[in-house]
Amino acid sequence: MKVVCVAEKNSIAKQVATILSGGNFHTRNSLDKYIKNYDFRCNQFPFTSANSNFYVEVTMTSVKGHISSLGFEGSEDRGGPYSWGNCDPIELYSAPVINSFNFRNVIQSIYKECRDADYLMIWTDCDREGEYIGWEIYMAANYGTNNWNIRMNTTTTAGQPKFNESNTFRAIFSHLERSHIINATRNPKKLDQKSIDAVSARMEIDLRAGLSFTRFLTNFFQNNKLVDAKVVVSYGPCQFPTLGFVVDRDDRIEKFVPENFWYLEISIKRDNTDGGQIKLQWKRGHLFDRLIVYTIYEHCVETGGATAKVTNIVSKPTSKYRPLPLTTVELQKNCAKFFKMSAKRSLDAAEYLYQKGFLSYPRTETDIFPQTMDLKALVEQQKNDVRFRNYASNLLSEDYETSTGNKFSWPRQGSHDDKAHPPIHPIASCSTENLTADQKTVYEYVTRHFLACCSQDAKGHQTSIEVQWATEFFKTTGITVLARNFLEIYPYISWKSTAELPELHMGDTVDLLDTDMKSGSTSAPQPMTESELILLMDANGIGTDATIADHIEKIKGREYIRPEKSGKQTYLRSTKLGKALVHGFEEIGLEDSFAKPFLRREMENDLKLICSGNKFKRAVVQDMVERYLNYYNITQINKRTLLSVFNRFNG
DNA sequence: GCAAGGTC
Repeated sequence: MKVVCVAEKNSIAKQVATILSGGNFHTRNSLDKYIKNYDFRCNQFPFTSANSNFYVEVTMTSVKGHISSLGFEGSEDRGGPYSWGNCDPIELYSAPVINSFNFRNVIQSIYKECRDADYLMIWTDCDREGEYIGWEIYMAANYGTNNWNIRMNTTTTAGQPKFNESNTFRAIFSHLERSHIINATRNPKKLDQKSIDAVSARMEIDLRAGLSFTRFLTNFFQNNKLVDAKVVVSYGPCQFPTLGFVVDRDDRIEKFVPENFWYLEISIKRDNTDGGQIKLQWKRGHLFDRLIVYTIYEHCVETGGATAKVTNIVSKPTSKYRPLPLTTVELQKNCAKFFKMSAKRSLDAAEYLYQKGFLSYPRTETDIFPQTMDLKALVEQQKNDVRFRNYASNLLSEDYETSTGNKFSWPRQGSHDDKAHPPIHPIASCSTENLTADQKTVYEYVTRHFLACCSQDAKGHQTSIEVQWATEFFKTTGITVLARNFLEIYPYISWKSTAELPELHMGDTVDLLDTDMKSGSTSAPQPMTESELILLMDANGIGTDATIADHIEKIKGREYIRPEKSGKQTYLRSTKLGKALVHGFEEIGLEDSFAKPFLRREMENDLKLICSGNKFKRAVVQDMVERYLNYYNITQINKRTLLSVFNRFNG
């Protein structure tokens, strides 16, 4: 009896094969150089009678991501009826779409391995895209490349497919810990058609909307000589909201008018010995009316004199929390913030380190470590690295006499679990010799982040004092850091003791060394940093952990935005073209759909409803395509507006 | 020459 298992990528296939074979497998090449076949025997599959010691022949192999793509019928060979230039873009809203396989070698390999198999088991990542890739594998196993183009869900091949409901299974796993993988092997489930539908809905909507608007915008801008002949002016349902965030920030900077404000400030003696003083902040913050602040100030001076009364003292322990387990988005945000590294650079470096086996899979949304993972063993690994040796030893030390008290502590749990990958962590300690500067930086950051996750929170003590001067209240807070703990290995953030506060009691009268009415003015927002942009995209559901960096690079490449250095900081600024596009669509009334994240978020929401069985794919696709068609018609009617807005920004 | 999503 033979089982063929197919994972989403070679690294997973290899690791699962290692676990299920106990390391005893034979490696064969496939037709693709990145994909291997791993042959072994295993007695964990439940495809037999009650005999639990029944061994089956297993070939574990993989694909490398998606193996098919959606396109318009007849356009895979150039010159098809729906290729660029051969039809009015509006036809793309009704043109038949077709799912065609690419990666011929990968598909033939799967088909070949499956020829003599009795069972097919899908081991793709347990997320939406993984489910769809599972379906692609199922199609490849049944049809190979014989049926090169397959209309969605309708196959023309006669007869029963070799693999069907009864002999096709899906392994459910979220990480690669041994007992978890064995459990997944013993309890196979079925592919989830709802997730497959959700992905195919996303594909069709993005294809129709993206290609129709891109062709229209490019032709229109080129024909009117707004851009050079070879420049593509693309529209994408992720590109535009991303651009919208940057343009919005630049607009707010441009429109900003500083406003003056006034506030009160008082200071008291730090203690009885030296002359140091502590400033207390007005509880009203600041007010924008000078006369009112002046009146209050006068009143306080007259009735309060030079003394105030202590109205509240709160003294309590406080902590600075260690970071949450590391996700892709957090990695990109922090590398941008701490090291001024673009999202693409940090992900590329992490990708390389993953390929080399130094880091875990770098594309994950999960910020919870599975309880079954042996994190202490991973900390132990870092004793091999001079940079982390002492810290790791201390963390694991059982000897309270010599240790610092910063003991290993199971990481905090976030609230995200993509059910596919654990948080990013170091797998092996790595010598830095053959790494680029970026790779070194990213490895060190991930390791420090991981060790910080496994440490104790920093501990401190916080005292707040509130005093009343006539009618007004003022306060200040002081912090004493008692134990730095995780901060020792995580130098990227600081937490310092503030000046010590005087020892006071409720009801005490204190002398005011100084009272003052001060003024200031509000300042303009800073331009967008890449770190902020990633945060906004993530929070608004624009793109995924794996594609956020791509979208930013894409709109840089289209010259909608451009990086601009200012001192140490690099900002992302919108170009004239970028502003013209956002404001053009704004002026024809499509701002919310095109330059804001709402439409994408709505679609993401619909996809979730498909996954939960509360909406049908057909209804979602129909609805969204109709809406885009409507936007397309509105744009056609108002295209002169796009032109005049462009000229306004480039005049 | 076009989208977004996987992965190399």
